[in-house]
Amino acid sequence: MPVHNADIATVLNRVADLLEIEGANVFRIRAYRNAARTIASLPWSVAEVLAEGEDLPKLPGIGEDLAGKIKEIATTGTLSQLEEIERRIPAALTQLMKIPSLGPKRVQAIYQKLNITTLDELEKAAREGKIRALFGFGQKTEEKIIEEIEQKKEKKERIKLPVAEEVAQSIVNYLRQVSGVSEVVVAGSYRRRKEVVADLDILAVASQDSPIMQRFINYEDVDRVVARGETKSTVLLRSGLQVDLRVVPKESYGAALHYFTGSSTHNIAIRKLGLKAGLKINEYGIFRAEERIGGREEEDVFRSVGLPFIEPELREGRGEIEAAARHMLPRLISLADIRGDLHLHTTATDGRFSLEEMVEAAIRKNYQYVAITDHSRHVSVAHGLDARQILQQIEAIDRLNKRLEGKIRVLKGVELDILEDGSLDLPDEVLKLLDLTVCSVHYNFNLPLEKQTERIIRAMDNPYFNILAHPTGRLINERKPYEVDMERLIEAARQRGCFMELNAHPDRLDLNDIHCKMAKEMGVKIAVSTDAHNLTDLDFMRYGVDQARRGWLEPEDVLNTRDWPKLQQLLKRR
DNA sequence: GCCGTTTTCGGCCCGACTGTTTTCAGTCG
Repeated sequence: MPVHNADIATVLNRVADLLEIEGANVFRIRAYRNAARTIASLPWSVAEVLAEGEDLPKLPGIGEDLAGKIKEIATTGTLSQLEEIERRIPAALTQLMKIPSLGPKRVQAIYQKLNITTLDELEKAAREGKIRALFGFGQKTEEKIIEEIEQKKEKKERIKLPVAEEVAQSIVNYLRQVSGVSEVVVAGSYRRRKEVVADLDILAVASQDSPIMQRFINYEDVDRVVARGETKSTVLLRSGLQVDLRVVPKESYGAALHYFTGSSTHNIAIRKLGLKAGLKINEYGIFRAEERIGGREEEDVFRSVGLPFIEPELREGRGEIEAAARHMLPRLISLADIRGDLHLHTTATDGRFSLEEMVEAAIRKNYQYVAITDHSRHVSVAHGLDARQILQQIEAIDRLNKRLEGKIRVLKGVELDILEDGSLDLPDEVLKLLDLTVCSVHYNFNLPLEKQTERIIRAMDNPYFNILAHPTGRLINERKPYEVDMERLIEAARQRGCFMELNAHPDRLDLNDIHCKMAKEMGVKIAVSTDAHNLTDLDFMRYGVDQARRGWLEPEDVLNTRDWPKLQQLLKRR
């Protein structure tokens, strides 16, 4: 059973939780959490690197001690230190820490005074009124615990961007109409364009006498007010989504926007730089001693620590500050750079609109080209096309191209199934008639990592293989990615002149941001494609571009920013 | 536990809100 980076991070976080309950040094605990986050966001597998006999490279915040522990987890799956801690203190207590409003101090008190270690015991004790009797607890805390346990049973997950956008836009519109309000923006992970968000952080500029806070908690979708203050309030919507509102004066807008956009890793790094420069940076501004020297514009924050502006999508603590300091920030791709869409379906298979209708929609996007890539025969649930049907579609596209001469170029393609043995689903005699292929896995997701990786690489050996579509098969919140060695796949693509897809569908966003950056660094270009099954799906391109930006991609790194002659050249394999 | 053109020791981002107690600890982001 391979140890994933996420497994290592889980163990490190568990150690941090238990040490925290024991009252260990807070900075020691932070070191474990930082290490967990670093490992979780690595683009390569620690266990694999170690298995190949290589040493763990030096990573920020991971010294000799933690490196040793990480190696132990990667090779054995466990950590003797954790087992040792668990002999002193019950492992189940980490579950209690997950209840909002319960931190290490309260969990420790509950455990020591009442010998409670599980959620069930906690709920029972709370209902019997035993929690309120503890020193430092009271009736309200007890009620809150019961409520949180009930909520937890319903289990809410992070929501995808399109849903977040819908919710956010209506709250923003609502708040903008409140008197005295001059600015309302959504910050947080939403502004960093993360594929899923756990909450919405809304920032507003308002006059002292504005009733914005009252109006916020009166918003029609509010189920529960979690906190309500002068400058900050938190509500839960009926959907379970948490929304925070922060209100600042105009002169603090930039500093507050930077602060509430995060990420926290990025913020901590920026503030450290500020300290070095003798500055204090907080959400109200940039201060030298007591004097405010900036904070109205977001740029002020970066300028004060000697950095150029860093785009929100890059602010994840993945080297953006170092890159900014060396003036090596990427010039991120934008939607306007996209020249065409390379992955579309029609009614010939499981699309909802005809070839003509899909192409018309692409023309309305001002694309120079669009590729029709219906499924191949093996994907029977989508009525995949056999060789004869593909030939018919090729003829139809030829006729359409003649008719649309000058308006758009329709590329002849196919979404070609990669069979279990790594062969492709249609004969080469047919494939050679196409402009491009996007190839993908639709069956046998459960192969072991080694086999799945080799299956795909074998498919790339076919000279008609162009783009590996949705390379991990994941469906956000629904289906885990299948096991592949992404570094090997990208390297194999590089050697063979193949490309990787960033599938822009907000349910997929596959490749993810980290793998996009890895492909860029390894010199493999990426096709940002919508996988559209109907007309409005073409609009998903912007989510793909968002994710591409999070992956540090520049126009140069993306296949479909090129005009057709250049794209045609790139698709030719030697 | 990590880290260093201020330091190998002594720091480690910073502030808001709540509930409880009576001036502040705990939690959160």
